Amino acid sequence: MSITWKLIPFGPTLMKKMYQETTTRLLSSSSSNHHPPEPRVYVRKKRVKKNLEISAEEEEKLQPQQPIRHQKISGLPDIEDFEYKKTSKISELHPTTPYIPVTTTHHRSVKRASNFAKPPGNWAKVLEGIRKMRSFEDAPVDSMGCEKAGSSLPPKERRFAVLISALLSSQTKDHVNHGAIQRLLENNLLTADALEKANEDTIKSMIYPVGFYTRKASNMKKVANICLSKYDGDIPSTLEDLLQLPGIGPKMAHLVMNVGWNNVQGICVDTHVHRICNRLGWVSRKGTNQKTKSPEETRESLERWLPKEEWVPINPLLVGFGQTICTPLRPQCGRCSIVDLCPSAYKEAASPKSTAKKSQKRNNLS
DNA sequence: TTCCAGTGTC
DNA sequence: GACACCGGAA
Repeated sequence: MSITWKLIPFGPTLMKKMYQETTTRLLSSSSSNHHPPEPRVYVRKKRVKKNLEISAEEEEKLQPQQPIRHQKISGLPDIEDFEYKKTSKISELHPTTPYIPVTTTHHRSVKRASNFAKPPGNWAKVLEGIRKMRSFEDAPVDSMGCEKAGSSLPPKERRFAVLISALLSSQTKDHVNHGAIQRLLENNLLTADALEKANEDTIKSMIYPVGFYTRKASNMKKVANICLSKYDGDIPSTLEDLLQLPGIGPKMAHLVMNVGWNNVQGICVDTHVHRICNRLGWVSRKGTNQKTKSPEETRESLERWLPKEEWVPINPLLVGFGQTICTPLRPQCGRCSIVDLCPSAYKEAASPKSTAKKSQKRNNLS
């Protein structure tokens, strides 16, 4: 079988495209337990408006295609006091996104479900500021690209390739992964069948020098085995099942759900998203004002308020920002255009705690 | 020498 | 929460 693999550079242009695709996808889907209320409010609003402009007869005809209209979704209360006349403004801050629920009208007219949190003030302004900074400067995430499998692959093979790519790319520089994936592909080792049969040392040599290649080679074989025996060579289609695979944690599981199945189940939170959201004061431990302790906690906190159309693009946006300006050590607040909106601006310690701790440990040992 | 970065294990 | 896993860049 001849398959081609292509890595797509992930830059501002692709990000724009992803915005549009994600938005289209979200508007056309109505299933998820994690929707913050805003996008759905817009859907209802749009339908109401549309229906007013057409005749009753036409509306009757449209009924079967309008499943969202009277649907109560995932605990969002029915909107009794909803006023469609106060039409939502299309945000000037988001030229690439058809709708962003930033107007106060939404908040006043909608009863919020208790498990949704109030968005932090200025979040849209902050995101737009970061987006602007990102458009001026390339970050490693832009040129290296995340694992976007070639569109010419059949769906099942493509999904498996996405899974393996995710497995390899965690904890590693992306250009290294690129090489590893290419070698696997050239040797026809990018299917569950081939991987399961392949020698572990062969796999090891193919993926070297990807980070933690020994463990990953062993995980790849295990994953291939599970995919073959339980999923007929395909990959698991739910978050829970993906998490059962060795070497697949929350971050990669969300990524695979999104890229592999085109199904946004949650925000892909890595160390950059985790760090920056905490610096911005966007997330907190449930019921407190304390910072979140883990990326998982950050994901849950963020999902309580961030509109779903931002769930996908926020990762490349913040990763790039975190690689260039809002770095873990010595963040470059002097170069940041949103310092006025950032509660942590210029507040990070000059010498990181971890280093101090390690030095102390070394001194104690010697 | 330190740091990167997500997962797994204790 | 601490630490191991990896090679390589800074």
